[in-house]
Amino acid sequence: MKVIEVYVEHPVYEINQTFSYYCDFEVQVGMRVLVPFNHTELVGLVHAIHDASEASSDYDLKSVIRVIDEEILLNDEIRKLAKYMESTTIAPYMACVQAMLPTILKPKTSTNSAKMERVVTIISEKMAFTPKEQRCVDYIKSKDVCFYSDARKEFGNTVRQLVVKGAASEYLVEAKTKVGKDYADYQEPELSDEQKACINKIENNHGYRPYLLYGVTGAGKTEVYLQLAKQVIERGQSVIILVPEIGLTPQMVARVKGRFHDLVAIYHSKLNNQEKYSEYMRIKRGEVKVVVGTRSAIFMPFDNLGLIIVDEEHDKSYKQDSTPRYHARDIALWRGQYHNCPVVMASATPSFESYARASKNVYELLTLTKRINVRMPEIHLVNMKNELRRSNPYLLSKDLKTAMNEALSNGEQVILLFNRRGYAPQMECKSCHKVIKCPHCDISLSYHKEEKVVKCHYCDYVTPFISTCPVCGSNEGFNFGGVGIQKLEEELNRDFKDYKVLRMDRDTTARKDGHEAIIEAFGRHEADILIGTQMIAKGLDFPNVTVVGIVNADQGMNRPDFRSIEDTFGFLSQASGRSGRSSKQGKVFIQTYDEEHYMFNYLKKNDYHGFFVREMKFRHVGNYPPYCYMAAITTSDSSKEKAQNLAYAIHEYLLNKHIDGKVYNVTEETKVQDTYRYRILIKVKNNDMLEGILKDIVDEFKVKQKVRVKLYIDNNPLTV
DNA sequence: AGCACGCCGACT
DNA sequence: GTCGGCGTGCTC
Repeated sequence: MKVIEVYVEHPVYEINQTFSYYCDFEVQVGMRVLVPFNHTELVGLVHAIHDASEASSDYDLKSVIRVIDEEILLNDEIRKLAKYMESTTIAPYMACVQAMLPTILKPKTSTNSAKMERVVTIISEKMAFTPKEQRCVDYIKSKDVCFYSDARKEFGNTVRQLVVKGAASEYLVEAKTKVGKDYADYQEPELSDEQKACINKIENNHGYRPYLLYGVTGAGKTEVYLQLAKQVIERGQSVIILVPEIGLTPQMVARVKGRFHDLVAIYHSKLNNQEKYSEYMRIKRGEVKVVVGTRSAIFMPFDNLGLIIVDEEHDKSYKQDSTPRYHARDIALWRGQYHNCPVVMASATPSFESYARASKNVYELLTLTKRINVRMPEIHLVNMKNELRRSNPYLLSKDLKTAMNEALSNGEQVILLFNRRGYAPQMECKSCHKVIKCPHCDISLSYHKEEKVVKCHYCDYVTPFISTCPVCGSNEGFNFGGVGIQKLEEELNRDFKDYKVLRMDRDTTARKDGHEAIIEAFGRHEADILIGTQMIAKGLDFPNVTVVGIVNADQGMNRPDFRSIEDTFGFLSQASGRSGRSSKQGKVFIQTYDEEHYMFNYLKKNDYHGFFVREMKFRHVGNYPPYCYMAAITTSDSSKEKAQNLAYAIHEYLLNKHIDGKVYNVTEETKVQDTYRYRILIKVKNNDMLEGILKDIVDEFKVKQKVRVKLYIDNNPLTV
């Protein structure tokens, strides 16, 4: 008789502990078991096993009902990693485990199960067969695995007869699910000296080492990954390649699959449960050597990693915005250390955190500064104040229009970025002058002219547009305030009548594969002008695009966030990189009302390093990351008072602790979906101390005081 | 998180 | 009288 310690399935703080049970079955640490738990039965995860004789307990132990897994689901690495996540993200252990597994394998009492398929085999031929039966027997024998449905298609009910006769038997196997399509061979191009140097450095340095690959867009980072991956695979090891959002980087998938074909798995959040499970299992069984995927792909169960690549490492989508709030880059570094292999983080505009570490030699800095066969695009700043003086009240400046006309008449294409959905972000009643607000959020509703609806961009509330004011009932109509991308589209359709415009935003990509459809259509030159929100700034590679316009560059700069300038610099660099990706010289037009801003000088010179040095001075003076560690504590509830009270209680608790750092005042966040939120930021010098403080808050308020108001902790938030 | 227990309001 | 609202407590 054994006594086992298990975590139960609840990913909640209140139950973030092990429970002990008697167990008569063969069981190993890392397997799932079914256990009785407070009136119900739950799935638990075995965390430790003791001999009953040496285990002493204050409780009357219950017994395990049955063991679920035949093999260990969570190996030593995965369990250690979950513990690391638990301590850094201050999330319950079970939440960490669940984030690492595909839904079908999660320790959850749910109906999820792998898709099965019927298979027939011949078990006896010691009997007489009719000619048709004989052909059917031969058919089944000719296949490694013969699916019942295939045999039935060929021989109809004869298959059933063989089973009844006792000649054949059928059983179920897990269905094989094919994910993604095949790609044509992607040939190895000639490498530049810079690329060769990068590859050599990383290859000659075995063992754990983090690299920051700073490479301008178009310098051939992908080929560096592929060459490194090739070496790793030849050594019999595996590779994880992380990309920000797979929908936006079909080109990356095409290249990796085109080089390594069947050895590649694809893993991202748009796959359904069965597809995720299938890819996960291919990796676990060792059928695959490379995975290309988004954030969650960092958890793929390779047992012999030789390389981890984090492409566009500055991208915010690597941070999960729900519990556990982990950063895939941190997990990559942890796994790199565990497997003793290099971790390559790459970007044209690295996060300040990473670049600062590279400057201090914590990471090794590698650089790719030259675009292959192509010059960097020319960057033109357009002062929109002058446009107003020139009485040009339109969204597009004269300079940009001139450049567009020139490019378009040469048969080239244009991309315009405008970061606001809808037609107008605000509607004001002409009679009562009230701005129309979302009934569930504290935010004004946006008018979407195309769909003839009014939408809330926070909670996705949608209602048909009517000319009656919901506040005063007047029929005088509305004044529309501000500008959205649909207005820009209207202006283009008027001023560029002869050219086709394609719009890409959340509203036009809502359908599945909406992204890819638009990208492919533009790639086939079915449209001349592509306009879009932030989502088109990343990764796209259209050789025929020579003009890129950022219609309102100021949008992101005025956010009250210490990272707003860093983010804008990254966004503008990325967007600029869409221009001139072939032999034609690319041009970029950045329209701004704040031309004097120092950030633009560095951007024009493509001087990331200079920008970094300058911006870091502000971080130093203001004592912001990476000079310190930050965390955000958020309370939320449908009752304003409850959310507020908890926030103030936590604030007071923190003040009384006299921590060596700064505790900001409680701030009220925008109400979203009838939920009130209050937030406290804290900032300290030492990361271990920060984790300790956050853990204390959970222990005090969630566990000890049993507060039922929602309490979220975000260690190192990316937006403040 | 679930689920049961328990204590107060509006109904057959 | 009791059905059911959700505040509170507990889970080996």
